[in-house]
Amino acid sequence: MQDAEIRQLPELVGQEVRIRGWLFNKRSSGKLQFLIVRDGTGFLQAVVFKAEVPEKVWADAESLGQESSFWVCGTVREDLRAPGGVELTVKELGIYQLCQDYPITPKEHGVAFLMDNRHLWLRSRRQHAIMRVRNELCFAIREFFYQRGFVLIDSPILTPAACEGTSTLFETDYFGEKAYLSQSGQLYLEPAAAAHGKVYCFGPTFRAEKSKTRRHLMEFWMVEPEVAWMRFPELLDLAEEFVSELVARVLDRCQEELKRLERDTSKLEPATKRPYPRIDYADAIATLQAKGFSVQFGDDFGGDEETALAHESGRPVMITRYPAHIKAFYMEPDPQDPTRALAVDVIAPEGYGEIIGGSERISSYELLEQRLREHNLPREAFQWYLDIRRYGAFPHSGFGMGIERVVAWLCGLDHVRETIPYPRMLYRLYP
RNA sequence: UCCGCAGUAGCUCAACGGUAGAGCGUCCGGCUGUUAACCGGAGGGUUGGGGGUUCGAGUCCCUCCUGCGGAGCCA
Repeated sequence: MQDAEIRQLPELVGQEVRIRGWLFNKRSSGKLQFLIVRDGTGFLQAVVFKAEVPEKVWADAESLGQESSFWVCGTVREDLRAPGGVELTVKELGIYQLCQDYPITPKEHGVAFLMDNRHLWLRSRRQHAIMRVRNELCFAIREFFYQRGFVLIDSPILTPAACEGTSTLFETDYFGEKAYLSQSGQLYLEPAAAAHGKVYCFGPTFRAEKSKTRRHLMEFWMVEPEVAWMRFPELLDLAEEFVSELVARVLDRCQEELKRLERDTSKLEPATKRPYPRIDYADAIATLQAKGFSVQFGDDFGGDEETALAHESGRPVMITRYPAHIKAFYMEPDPQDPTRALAVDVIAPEGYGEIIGGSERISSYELLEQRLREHNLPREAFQWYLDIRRYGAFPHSGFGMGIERVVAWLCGLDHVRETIPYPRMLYRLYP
């Protein structure tokens, strides 16, 4: 008797196996019980014939409530009537634990209830599929960078000061000193770029903004490459290549999951093709004004504006050269027009919003020092950051991509809260 | 933080100001191929908390709490 995972069963037809898992659902028909078992790798219909098993096996099968844990032994058979095309004829059955009051039933539930039961909700088919897509995306990201010679540099989560000074930070006590949860690894990555050339970080980041929308979490994962000697045009190419490869990879390897999520994959196909439309900020403003938006040159875009800009092509859109004053202090000014920054936002189609923000970084010591003053940032706290412009200054660029928004886009979800196992949201820290 | 909507059985929802109900889940029974199986029965409620109007409040008013949707900010 061999142990098997459900996903392996199509290759094990005719053999006897043991499957361990949880009861997803059960249907019975007098002298016949259909146990739908899930083990994390798939779903299996296990069939118990009353006439062919000992009385105890039949009674044990009858006693199983939803999500009871148990094992079954039996023969794998091909059967077109079974979901998945393969089923198990049960010979033996053993119970690990019975339960009768699993809260998430096969009918509809509200968002609040499901979020309260997030630890159990993860077992459902839909959430299972989403986590698989996230897993594939994260692996693809690491492979993308590894193959191109980038070095993973983990940035710290506890930091002494604001990275960008603008967003609200989570504050904590650090042995009597104030410390903050990191909202970006970028500043720590720039020194590493001087050490390794091409680097990236990938980890959780924290924003204490009281935002309550479908695109925001308090804790989210960000991947941030930083590249020495890279100038703005090459940065745009990198971002474009990055996104298009990731989309193609997920489309290729997560067909089953995307089908389960009822994602219309034809809407993702255009994003696998390069180039992406590149729109100068000034042109974006003009486009929006023509559409009736009341934006002025110098304004940042809201969610509706972003959606309107990305709607056209079905591909992500790259908005470039934002006014410097609405962007972060470390962004390199455009040599053509110093009031503009060499910054780019990549906006996903279908209303999923900004997935990437990036820029060329200021490489001049004097200019960076001036920017720190203009933004009222404490010079002492940034001395180490200034050092990068003091000992071998170099042009460099990078961007950050929020994983959850990308997963939401790929899966076609209407809220990022389903893209991370345990979302941290305004007023929700449990479970 | 602001604007809007909603809290009724474990869950999803009904109920004109007039006897609180259904489906699912649970429990009991029936059915030899079910596909969110089906059929019969049982149990399950301080209608979010507090106050008010009324002969009478789940329903109307005030207030607080909780959740959802959106805005701002951002990835």
